[in-house]
Amino acid sequence: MPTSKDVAQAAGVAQSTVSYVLSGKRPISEKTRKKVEDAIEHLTYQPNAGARALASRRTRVIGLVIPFIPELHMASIMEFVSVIANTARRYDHDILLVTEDEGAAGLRRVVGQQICDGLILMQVEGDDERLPVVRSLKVPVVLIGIPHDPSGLVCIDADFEMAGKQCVQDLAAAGHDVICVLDWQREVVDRHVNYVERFMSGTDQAAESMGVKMLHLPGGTDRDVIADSVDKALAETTGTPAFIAPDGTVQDVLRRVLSSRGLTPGKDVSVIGSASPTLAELQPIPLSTIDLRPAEVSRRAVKIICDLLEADPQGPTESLELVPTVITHRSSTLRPPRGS
Amino acid sequence: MPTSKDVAQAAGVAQSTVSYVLSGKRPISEKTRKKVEDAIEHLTYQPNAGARALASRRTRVIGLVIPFIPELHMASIMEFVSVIANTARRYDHDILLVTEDEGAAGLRRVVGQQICDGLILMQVEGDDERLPVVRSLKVPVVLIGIPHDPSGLVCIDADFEMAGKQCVQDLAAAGHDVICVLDWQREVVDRHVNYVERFMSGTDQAAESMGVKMLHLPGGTDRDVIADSVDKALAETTGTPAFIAPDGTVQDVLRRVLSSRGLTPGKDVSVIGSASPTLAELQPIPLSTIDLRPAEVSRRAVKIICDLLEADPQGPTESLELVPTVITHRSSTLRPPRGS
DNA sequence: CCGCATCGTCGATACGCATCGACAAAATCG
DNA sequence: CGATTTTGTCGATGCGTATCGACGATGCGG
Repeated sequence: MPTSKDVAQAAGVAQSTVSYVLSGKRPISEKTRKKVEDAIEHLTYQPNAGARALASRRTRVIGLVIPFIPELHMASIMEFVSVIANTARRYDHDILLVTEDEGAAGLRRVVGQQICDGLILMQVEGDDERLPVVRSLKVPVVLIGIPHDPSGLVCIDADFEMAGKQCVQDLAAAGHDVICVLDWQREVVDRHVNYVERFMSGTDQAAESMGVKMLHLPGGTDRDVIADSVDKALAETTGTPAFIAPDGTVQDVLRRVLSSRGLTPGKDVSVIGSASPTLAELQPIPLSTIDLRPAEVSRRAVKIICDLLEADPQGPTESLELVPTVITHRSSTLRPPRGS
Repeated sequence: MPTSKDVAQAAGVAQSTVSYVLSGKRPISEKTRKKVEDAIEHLTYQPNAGARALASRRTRVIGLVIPFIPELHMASIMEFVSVIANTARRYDHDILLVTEDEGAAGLRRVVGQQICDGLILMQVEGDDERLPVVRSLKVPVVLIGIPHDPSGLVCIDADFEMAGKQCVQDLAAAGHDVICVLDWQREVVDRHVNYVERFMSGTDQAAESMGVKMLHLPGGTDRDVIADSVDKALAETTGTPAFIAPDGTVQDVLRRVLSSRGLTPGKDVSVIGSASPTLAELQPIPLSTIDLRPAEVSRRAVKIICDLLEADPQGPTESLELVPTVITHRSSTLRPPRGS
């Protein structure tokens, strides 16, 4: 492998000059710049990352802590991972995977060994055990998810409260007087990821201001449980009930239950779920969705950490960003009555 | 951050001694080992990865090239990624993400800058454009997937031919005389991932030796296409037709079509798909599956590359490993008649 | 035409670790 | 008991880059 010294020799300049050509941190004459660039091209020189890290104290690598596989959410996790990796490249950084298996020790390791300049944590729980460690680290860390106590932390997430409000306002405007929210799968709820609470807080606020009745019912993957929830909702109204099923798996079960009851979404009931546009369109009856914008959240997370890495080895930072959600009507919801 | 020099000073030894304690490459007396280990603990010393890489010419990082998101396969990709990352840690390595967006240039970059000691490529196509680059790289590369010409390459994948055989043999033994294979989604087929061909070759071989009729019909996500395929299969037999639907999305569509025709899997027809046990059990009628063992493939890929990294900067290596697949009966297939 | 700032380049050094040769002390052998 | 090997430690050097101070060359104003 050629080194910058080889390039210097080939170009007839000093090694430091090569370095300055590459970094642009000192003025270089057009003539020598050309010589150096030709030599680089000719030798197919690429700077050694280890040496660079050693000398500059910057690895240009960001650690991404991915959650332990709760089976069914993997597809959505992958969307985050993929967008994060691509966005990082755009800032000339790479992504190192840190699995949740390593727990808090993994964070200490990658930061302590200086493999990474900073971290992004996904799927942060309300009372995450890793938070104390995160606060003690002397590198930038961005959390995806909002813990109960976000003080001293940099967080970003979809605005789940807004999402909840949008769903309820929308359904209420369409004329529903009873709106039923089906909970996430037990696996999610048990993690105490507090986006569940934030979403529910949004639905309740909107329900109160719109004067509609909210039912919070159990979700999960058990057909009988969902069937029970549907029956309760039907019993509560003489009109058309509406269902909000944020969790993808819960949506699947709900769809089957409704179908077995002879209820057609968009006609006899309304259903809003959260799903990507592609998935929503693929369903038998295209699903009206609340889009939680995972790609946008990912992009912003990377931007935030890269900005922090640019900034001076800063004092304590703290920030909280919420990404607006987007509601999209497809065929699974009633259209609002005219003029309302 | 403490350095090995700090540790040496605290322990009253030379820096090189600290290094030898850590690496075990020279004998160390019990007494000084203890002193050094205490100092390490006390200072919470962790070796600097950049310096280590520079001096040892080993980063202990493996690049993982993940495929461009074809929407629906993300869940299964994540399974690979997750297992690969965890297994790598067990060999004391880390995983760096390389996205397919960067293409072949990305491979040259991470290897050229010596960010990685080796690479794992996922989702290798039959005639993958990256193969020439891979062959020219002077670091170990493991491919997940078998290209048309695997010479000079190290490959591993599930044994799709075996999978195809198992499905057909099984269905034939259960008494089906017509077996219909629904193709993968167009997105997959168009990629020329040649596991499709390998699977089909397996089904055909088995069909010939078992004396049953094979129908290869289009798959995809279009309901009408699947409905056509189902009708054709029904027209071909007076008995009970069987369907093999490797692709998860195709399975979903098939399920709906069969249900709308009043056909119940496990009773009026047989269906085998490929899916994880968890997903298979969650379906309305638990799906009999052919398990393509993604976790095992991932584990072996990591083992292979770590073994190669241990070995001397070797001459050209070449190998091909196929992981046996496993067929599991659940409720979507007929039971074979007694004594057959 | 001289003093002075600017431009462009070089040489030297530091970054933190692995590794090699040297060497003293201890153990082994004839 | 001297010769020889083994054991345990040290000092020095190199890995490839970034960066700082130095310095000659050039351009400027007075």
